[in-house]
Amino acid sequence: MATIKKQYPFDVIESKWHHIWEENKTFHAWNPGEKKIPHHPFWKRHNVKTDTLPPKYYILDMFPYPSGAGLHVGHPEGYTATDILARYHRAKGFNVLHPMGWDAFGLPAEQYAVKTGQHPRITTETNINTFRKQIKALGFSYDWDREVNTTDPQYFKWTQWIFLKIYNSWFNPETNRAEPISTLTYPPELQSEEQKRIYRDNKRLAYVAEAPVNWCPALGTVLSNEEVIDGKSEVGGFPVIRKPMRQWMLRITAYADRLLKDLDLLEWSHSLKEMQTNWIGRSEGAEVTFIADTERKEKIIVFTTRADTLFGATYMVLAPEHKLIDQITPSTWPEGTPDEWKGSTDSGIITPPQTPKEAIEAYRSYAAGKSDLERTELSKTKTGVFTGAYAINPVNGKRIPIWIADYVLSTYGTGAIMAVPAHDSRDLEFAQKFNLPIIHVVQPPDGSDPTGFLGDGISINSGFLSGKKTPEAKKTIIDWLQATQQGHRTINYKLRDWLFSRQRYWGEPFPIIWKNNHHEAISEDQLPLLPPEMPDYKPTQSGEPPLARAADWVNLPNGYVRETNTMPQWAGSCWYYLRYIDANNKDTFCSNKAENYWMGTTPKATVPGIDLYVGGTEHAVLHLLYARFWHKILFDLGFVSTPEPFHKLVNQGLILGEDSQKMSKSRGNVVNPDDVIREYGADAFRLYEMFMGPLEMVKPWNTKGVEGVYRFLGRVWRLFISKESLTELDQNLTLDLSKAPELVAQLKLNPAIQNISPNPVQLKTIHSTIKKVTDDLENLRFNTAISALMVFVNDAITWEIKPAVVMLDFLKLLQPLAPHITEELAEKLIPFMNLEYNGTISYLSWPQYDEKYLAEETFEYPVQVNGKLRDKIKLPISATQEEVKTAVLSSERIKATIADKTIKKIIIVPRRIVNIAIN
RNA sequence: GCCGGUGUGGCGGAAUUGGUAGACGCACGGGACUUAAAAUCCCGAGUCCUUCAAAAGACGUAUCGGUUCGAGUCCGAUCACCGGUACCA
Repeated sequence: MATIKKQYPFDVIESKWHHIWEENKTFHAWNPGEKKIPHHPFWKRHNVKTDTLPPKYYILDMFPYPSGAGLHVGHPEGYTATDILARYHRAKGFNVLHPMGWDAFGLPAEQYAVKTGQHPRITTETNINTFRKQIKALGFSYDWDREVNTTDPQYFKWTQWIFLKIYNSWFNPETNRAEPISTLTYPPELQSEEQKRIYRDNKRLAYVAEAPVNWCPALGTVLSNEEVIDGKSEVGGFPVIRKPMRQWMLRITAYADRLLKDLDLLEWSHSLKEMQTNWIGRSEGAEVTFIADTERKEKIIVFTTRADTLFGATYMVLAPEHKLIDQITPSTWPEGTPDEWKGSTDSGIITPPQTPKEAIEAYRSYAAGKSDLERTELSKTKTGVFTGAYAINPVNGKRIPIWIADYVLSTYGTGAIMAVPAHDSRDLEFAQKFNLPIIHVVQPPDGSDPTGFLGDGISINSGFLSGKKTPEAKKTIIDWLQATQQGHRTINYKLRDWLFSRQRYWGEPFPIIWKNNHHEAISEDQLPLLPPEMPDYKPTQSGEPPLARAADWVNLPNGYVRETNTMPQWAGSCWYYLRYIDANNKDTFCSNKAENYWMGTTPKATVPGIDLYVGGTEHAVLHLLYARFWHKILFDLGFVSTPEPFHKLVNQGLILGEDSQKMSKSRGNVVNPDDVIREYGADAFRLYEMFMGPLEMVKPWNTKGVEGVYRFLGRVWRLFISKESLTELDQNLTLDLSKAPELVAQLKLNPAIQNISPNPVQLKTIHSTIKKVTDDLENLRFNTAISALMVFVNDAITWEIKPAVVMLDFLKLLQPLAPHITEELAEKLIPFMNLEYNGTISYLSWPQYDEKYLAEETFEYPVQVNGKLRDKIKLPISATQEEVKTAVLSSERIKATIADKTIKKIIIVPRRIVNIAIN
């Protein structure tokens, strides 16, 4: 294979600057109170004598899970965007915090360990080293002194510590915030310490519950709702079933309201806010109490958003798991066979004749046996069974049958509904299948058929509600229910508490011990609690965590045993952005002083928090919800100063393969960044990823496009370096490649670059470029910023003499995007200009543009006739409307177009356009 | 189904508050340099029609309609694609 001639020696340049940046800690971020280093370029720029730091800019990437596959081209997309902004803000004079770390607990390392017996710590370490090397090859300006790793005991010590804070807190509904458990007051009827303990444990933000959970047999662990997608595990796509298990839960539902409302404080995309809003799923409505017409008169409470349709409730449905089902079984069964009272389903599972009780049991076990996946797939056909019992509709005293059906979910609302088949599509389908009555109670405004009408209309057949509009009817009926103590206004959320324990080896152990079937916290001085060393990490079929096999670790003196579940992967990522702020603090997870500085406001952001967070959409309802939740607890407890962590957030769009398909090994369309960097260099790679299109957009990879920006960098190189010295270099390199660094250092500046004052055309060119690039970077429009830089180069390349001041400004503009080539060129240019050179371009101040250089003397008016362009007329910028009009009307072209038609109107927009309306 | 987003040349994409549609780049065609190629440099180019050529013209931002002197941009309807969600009462 013939090697193509390089556009410029990017490999030599890039490794040279990586070493310089690393050795000088060029991108160190300065904490308040930290010792200053006067010779550091940051302090050469800023006043070393002052006590206050410059304004901060905290720009964060979603840290990666270091998988065995290494970096793919999707990772550097967001990382490049943030790096550009980090460098831009350094030039603007900010103290920039731009950190990187590893979200390293997780399933793949553990699965690899199960297969090979290699400790996940080893795998993780290897993968991290690969990732770090790959990321460093891209020249990102991270402060590597703040690198965090969630699996490092010095890190997860604080994850466990935060868990203890959560464990030792409760949510006070009166203050609407978390408080230490010590502020909890107990109802007077609780006498014994044991009763109080149970009460207290049920109030904690971290609590243990026996509940049906998402159990994934293939992974051997339970999963949170957020980790289950279409009935399958998010990781691996294995089937998930519901299984009752004793698990740790975090009370995220207590924060549902604040998590929803505080979205208003954030500068996030509309669609992302929408996703969180939908996931939290707030709905306003009422709880209504129905009384079962049985011996014991059980209360059946339902939740509804349409209390106004109460008169149309013709039956009730309980979820198969509903607790009342056993109790409401009537003492005597109705006459006839189950078939006659429709106690069968179409599924063939219950076949009459059999006793009603058996029918119910059969249906319940049928429903229980369905996996989540099956429930989703079978959702089209309704199944159910009549209980034989009836309830009284509180609004009209009518007896309505109580059914059991799995289209009612035990986990939402009260697990029971009033069915209004006329105005609910699911109830309608069910009623039609089982021949239940349908009563119209809402008249559509357009007078159409009310059956299946779901919107707002006018109440009919509804007693005292009849004639009222839906919103008013809702209010009236709920007021009535409250007055008669048969119901009340309430709000329901789809969000459920966060299932927080996992049956895995490779996660943070809970700092919890058990005795006599109750739990307590271990003391903080015992943190970090390390997991035991174990010969094998296999999950078990039963759901018993692997840690349980480590008997020496589990069994403690005095009859105590350790909690053997571990925390989910999300735990570490819930607070890593706080650790970056004070990454090496041994005494606390993050000092107040540092937190106040880095999470405060800046001239850029008037709302406190991280100035910009960039990452993929895949975390829209997982990490981003969990982290906000933890942050709010820490806020309530006084450990952080802001109610929200991520003030501004941008999702980068997916990069597709060259075939416009999602990159995947099976399609064979995966692009490896290492290959691209080897061929074209990191600067070209960075530039291309930003040039492809808007950051948020999904876009396909095109290697030819990399060549395009690579050629651009070659033009930049030749713009600055003398042709003769390049030829010399080429000739020498054919003899001895090892001399490359030395020869590159000796390259001479292009003699066309001179220390002379720029002419007005050159001033205009550079100032309009400064304006455009600055404006584009502020608005994250990297693609158009690059295009503006290309326009400049296309222009400057034609200049016979290139003023050095203009060329330096250009390098400053290109620097955030292509840092290596600009460092190299600045190193040659700055001494040539007899300016002081501090060893890097990174802290040179960002160029300012001056409008006075942009002013035009003439403007070429496009002249339209009836909106169609007919002529262009160049006029002085000062031309008055009258002058413009005269000039336009004397144009031969315009005269010809108008011909004998009459002019209705002439619109003149100064310095923009002229349009003549004729008929 | 519901919610959100996006539709512009052969391709990725530009286009301030409604004001010259197609910047910049890719691919393509032509030329210069070269023994030749690569690299580089210069020129061309939305589509159609007419023409030896040029000029001019017509049509063009998913489709249909509307508002306006003027619409890629605003409004209404439709279609397609992408993402989220799914018996949430």
